Amino acid sequence: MERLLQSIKITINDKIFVKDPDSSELGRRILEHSIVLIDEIGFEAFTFKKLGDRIGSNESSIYRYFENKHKLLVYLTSWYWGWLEYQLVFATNSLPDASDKLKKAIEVVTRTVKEDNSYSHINEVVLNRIVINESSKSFLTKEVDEENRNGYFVIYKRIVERLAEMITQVDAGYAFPSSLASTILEGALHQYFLKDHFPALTDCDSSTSPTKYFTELVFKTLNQNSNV
Amino acid sequence: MERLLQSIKITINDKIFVKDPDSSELGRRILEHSIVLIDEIGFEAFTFKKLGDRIGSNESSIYRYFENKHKLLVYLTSWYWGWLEYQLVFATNSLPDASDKLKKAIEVVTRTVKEDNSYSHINEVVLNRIVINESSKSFLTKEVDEENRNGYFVIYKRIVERLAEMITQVDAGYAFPSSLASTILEGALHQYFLKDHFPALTDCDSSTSPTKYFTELVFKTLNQNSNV
DNA sequence: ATAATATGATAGTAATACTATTATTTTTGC
DNA sequence: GCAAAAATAATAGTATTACTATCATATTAT
Repeated sequence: MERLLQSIKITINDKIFVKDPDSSELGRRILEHSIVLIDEIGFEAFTFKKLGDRIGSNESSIYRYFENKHKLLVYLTSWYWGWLEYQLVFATNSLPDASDKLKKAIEVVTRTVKEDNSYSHINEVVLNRIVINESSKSFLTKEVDEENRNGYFVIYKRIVERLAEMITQVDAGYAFPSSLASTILEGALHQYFLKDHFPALTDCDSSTSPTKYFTELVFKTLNQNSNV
Repeated sequence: MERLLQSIKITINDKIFVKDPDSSELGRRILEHSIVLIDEIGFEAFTFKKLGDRIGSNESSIYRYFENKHKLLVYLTSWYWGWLEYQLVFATNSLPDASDKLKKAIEVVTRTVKEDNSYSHINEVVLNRIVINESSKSFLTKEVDEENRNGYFVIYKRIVERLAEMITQVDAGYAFPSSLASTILEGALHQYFLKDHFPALTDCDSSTSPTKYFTELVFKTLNQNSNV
């Protein structure tokens, strides 16, 4: 699996960037260090000037790759979802049983991220923290509909749709497959956030995982007649 | 109920503001029009200068009420949760049956907001849109732990705790009452957001509500042994 | 070796996010 | 009704942000 992953390029919608950051050394440095810097100081305090200082490069050079920091965030989160989608498909593809497949899928999208050395310039553990803390800001904007029309969120949508489909495969009569799928994906990020900052608002801690919570939630919900 | 609500003052932690905006005419104008303006142009584009122009008042006067726009957002969302908490307690308090109580609670926290004329300067329908679109930004910051220590999010936490307690009253053996409670509250906002911007990612639309989705989800989950 | 391309350096602009000071208006207390 | 206090407005000023434009230099490709 390690070897196979190594050869996969995660393709990001080219409307998100001015120049493909994966096409040059400087571009890859921008990606690598923007992840670290956003994690360190937060998205609000992050600027291209600070990133330029950090990588010993000029602010104006960074603008040649991304129009602004919002687009960079959209790129980074898209890359993350692309990376996760690959894992999702790889891990579930060969499973013949619908329940096994869904269970594995929930595990993949809710588990704690481990380092993956396939992409040397991207630290997936740090990127996962950015997705937890900052990714909502990529779509909670006034421009969301236009950006959605331009395909900025296709990968994310595809993951939710894949999950929803797996849910339907387990229980064709369930009325809310898409809502449940989107709840799992956003909800898992939220449970990780709560674990770190509002531990009283979650039961997830060192001994109980978001994976366990969501797996139980989903399998208790499916294949049951509504008792409400 | 209308009459009773009229007399209730929603109390906000006084560390959030410099001067209580509910104590003066200008303060209330700030609240009223900041809600409208944030809804119109989004939190990123919103500035105290623009708000000052809108209410025919000076930027510097607004700074005497709030240190910055982030604190104003924390105030507005706190007010919203205070308003919702009152409705939650009022609607569920007299119900003797634990399941009825929880069902009503889910309804209150997930339903579409209707105008409430008890607070003349605050439009709850517009404020609800702000909570859906912007409230995550109030806690997705580097300062969240300090602000949490200062009690900025107490009302929100209390609502989640109340919900969690009601869940436990229905099923004392359920292992994730707090996670489920926080999932309902954040998840409902997210489903409303998806309905407006990513309809393919939710099953909630004009004919099916987030209330129905979450009610079914919760009652299917509780009082069942884990089948995972 | 030349041309094309990428990057760097510098400068400049409008807006943001404030702080400080002083003037004016409004409120209140007697 | 008047003085004192409090609130608000007006103005100015600063550092930073979020860019754009231009020109110089370095790197790469033909």
